[in-house]
Amino acid sequence: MKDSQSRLDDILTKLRERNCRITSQRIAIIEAFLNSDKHPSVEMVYEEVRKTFRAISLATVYKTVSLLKELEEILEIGFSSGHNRYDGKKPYPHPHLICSKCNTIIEPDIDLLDQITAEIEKLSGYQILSSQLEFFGVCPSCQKQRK
Amino acid sequence: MKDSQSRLDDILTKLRERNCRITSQRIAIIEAFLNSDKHPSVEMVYEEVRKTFRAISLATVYKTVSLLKELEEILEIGFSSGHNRYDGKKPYPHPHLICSKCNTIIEPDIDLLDQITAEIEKLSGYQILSSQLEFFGVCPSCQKQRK
DNA sequence: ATACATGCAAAACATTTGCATAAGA
DNA sequence: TCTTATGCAAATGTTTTGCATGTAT
Repeated sequence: MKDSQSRLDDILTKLRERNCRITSQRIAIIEAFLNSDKHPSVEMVYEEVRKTFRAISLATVYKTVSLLKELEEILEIGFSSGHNRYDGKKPYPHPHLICSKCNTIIEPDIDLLDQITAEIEKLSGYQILSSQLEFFGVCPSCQKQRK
Repeated sequence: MKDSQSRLDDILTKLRERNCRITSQRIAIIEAFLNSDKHPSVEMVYEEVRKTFRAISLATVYKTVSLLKELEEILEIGFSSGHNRYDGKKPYPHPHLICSKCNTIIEPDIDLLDQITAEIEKLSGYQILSSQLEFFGVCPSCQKQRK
């Protein structure tokens, strides 16, 4: 896996190619995604970036998220009821395991998605663009706690 | 797979056990879910039920959806940006293949999810409650059309 | 008779959009 | 300089909630 410095450089290059401007806010938002292993929500990134840019607006974060999704540099982990989360470290489809109590997200060590995707593509005639595989459950730590 | 009449009976029994009332609106909503193979949205069910109950409100449909989810009699197919869809025919986790152009949902013939779930449960120590496996792509029919 | 469900309107929520101002190229 | 980005506020779209009224049991 690429380190976050070279990831950042790649993203900045893509932005330049698109005639997008390299602003300090954008860099801060991108870094927040690249440096977090918490699979942050937009709100979490907003709070993180706000430590440096107190006046930044949520709208700016949303616009950058939408840009990074287009560039395929972050992966959206879709939740049915809002509260989407994002993976900036591995921006390609892979499974997630989400604790229904504490909402922690981890990555189970299973590597079948590519094969399954290829098989479905062949069987169905669909041209598959992306996929989502999410497991919801109770993590060991939350299982110990009553309630 | 159970036919929709016995599914309906089962659901009505569950409702009685919960001291929920059997209203004609509820029956109509449940039947709309059980009889559709289109993986309908709340809006679609609302429009369907409105053919019979012109005054029904969206709120009633939402409340019934929430009830049916609790009873595990419909499966929510989560979309990241609202527009959730529901499967009332097979209300247990199974893969879906969604056309990104026409939004048609079909069910690929792949039966690995249970095994993968069991394996992840064992490896992670999580107690897995549910899962979602969704593939997004372009269906053969939409591939033929330009744009 | 007495819960519980319905329908309406308002609220809540995440997300998007429009626009004047600020700032990168 | 000229175009794109920012921040604010308002708008959007979906889902939820509160409450008076209606209805199943």
